[in-house]
Amino acid sequence: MKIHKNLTNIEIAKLLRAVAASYQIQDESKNKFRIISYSRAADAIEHLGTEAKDIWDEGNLADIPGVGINISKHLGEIFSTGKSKHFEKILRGIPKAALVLMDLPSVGPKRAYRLSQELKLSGKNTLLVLKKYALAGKIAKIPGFGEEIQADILKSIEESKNKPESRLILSVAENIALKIIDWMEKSKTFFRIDVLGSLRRMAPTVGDIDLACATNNPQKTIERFCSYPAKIRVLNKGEKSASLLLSGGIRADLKVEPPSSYGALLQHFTGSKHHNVALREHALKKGMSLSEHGIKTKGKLVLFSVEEDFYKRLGMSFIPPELREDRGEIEAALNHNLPQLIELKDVRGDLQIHSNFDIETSHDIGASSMEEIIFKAKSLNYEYVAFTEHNPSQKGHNPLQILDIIKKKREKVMHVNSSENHVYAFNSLEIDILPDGRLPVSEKALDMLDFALVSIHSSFKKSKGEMTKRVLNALEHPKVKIFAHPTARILGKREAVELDWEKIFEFCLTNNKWIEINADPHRLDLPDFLIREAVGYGVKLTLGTDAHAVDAMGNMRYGVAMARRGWATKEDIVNTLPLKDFLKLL
DNA sequence: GCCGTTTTCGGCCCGACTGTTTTCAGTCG
Repeated sequence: MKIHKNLTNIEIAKLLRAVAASYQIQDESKNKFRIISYSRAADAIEHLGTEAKDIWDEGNLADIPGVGINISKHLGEIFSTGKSKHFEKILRGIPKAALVLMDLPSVGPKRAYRLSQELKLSGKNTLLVLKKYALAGKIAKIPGFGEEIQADILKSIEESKNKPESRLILSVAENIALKIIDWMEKSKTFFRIDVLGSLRRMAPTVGDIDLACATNNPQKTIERFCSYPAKIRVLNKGEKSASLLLSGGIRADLKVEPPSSYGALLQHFTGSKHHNVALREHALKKGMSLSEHGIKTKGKLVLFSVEEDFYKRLGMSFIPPELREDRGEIEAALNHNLPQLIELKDVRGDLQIHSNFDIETSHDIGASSMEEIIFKAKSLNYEYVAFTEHNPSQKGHNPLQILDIIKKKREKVMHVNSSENHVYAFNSLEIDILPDGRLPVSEKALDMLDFALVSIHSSFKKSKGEMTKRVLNALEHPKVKIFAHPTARILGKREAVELDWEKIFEFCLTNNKWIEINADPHRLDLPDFLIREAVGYGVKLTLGTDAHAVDAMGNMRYGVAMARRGWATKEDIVNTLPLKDFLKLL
């Protein structure tokens, strides 16, 4: 474990978990709650959204729920000196090899420690050495271990090689879940099946696939699940749940409950874990104990067939799954002042679509014609769409040629609008923000547009200050209305650019600029925590699919889900406005 | 170690599954 000045949130979480593990190895009974605190602090920092170092730069780490005086002091020491005397001392209690072993499924702090001690693992090539010992039958001989655990560890080492390096993006995970549901539904062993966990919460990325069934025949239902043909193997199988390993190291979990208590299971297995822990702590103070089976009061279990009733019994409004992240939703539900979240049916237009009009761009052009897009928009009950092809490339075109292409596009859009249809087309453009903040199109070309989007497609690594100046400069022109896919992140591939969001939000608010929620499942950008900040500032947002073909226009629901995760209402999103109000605002 | 519409002291979410035991520890979500 290397400690240095610029630890990322992931690294900090790992460090804190190592400290927790070290305490657990030393004397679990003495440190029981300290261990819990450290792993909670690890969770809290891992799920932060903002880098902990930035929070430390600008204020107090102890403001993070789960991080108190002590942990913030130690982390502060790391950020300023690159070291922590206290953590280093604690970590001496845990062998290097044990930290590696803990990443294996079914190996936690205790087993990792025992293995590294009994087998005298040096910390070099740990997994390779462990595999040799396993094959030689040495692990089974350690007291408390046995043949089965040894075999399990061998399997885990093998499977750790094809573990996915990052989490699945939401749309991919949905497809995997749908295939399992298809398989399940061909049997008649249950009343209902649901996708739960982070999939139901519509998290941008998903760790594993969680499913639940309401059934009076749990055994048959679990049998059916475990015989899923595309599985690699069954990880575990009991009376109420089972887990499968799928290809690519993906895990699928199923839980079952009779219909009479299914509402409690829906609540439990939707999570998040942090939401549930907070909910249970709250309930405990009211003398209630919560589980997937129901609510226990004075030892008596009350069942819930419907999830809404579960929250009602706790004196709360129903909390939409997208909000269940322990970010203040429980307090709001108790006070009955949760926001009225935007819904898909509220969306009246798509503000980023790329048609196949040949705009001679250096980026990609769309696959569908403007006519096809209008037809699709009609089927989605939209009143308007914006054609936002990328700007013509600067290479190979002089400004006059660019102007000419844009003129031709305007004529094409006017032609589309002249035909009998009920969807209005805006003539727009997605314009690159050049590294210095200028735009690669002339004033005259901008004047020809109804409005423009600007976005970053190059020079992603600039400093926060430079990047902020660059973006504000690009937003300056009156025809520029929307800052599109603003962090430029690609999930699992490219990190968000660094921006001073306070400055961006303030500029947008005072100059009537809007920030896009890009609904492409690879982007989902603006991220949910920034949506919530923007909403807090009163900044207006837009929804756009960034579709390059008509099929992708259906991705709007992902954008809406992100807006909901950011606590956004209909009023926060400009393209929920009817056409005439949108025009007025424009 | 953290935290506070019963507390600044005294609590701290809850259950399933597995294997190695012979009543429970370890791990996981």
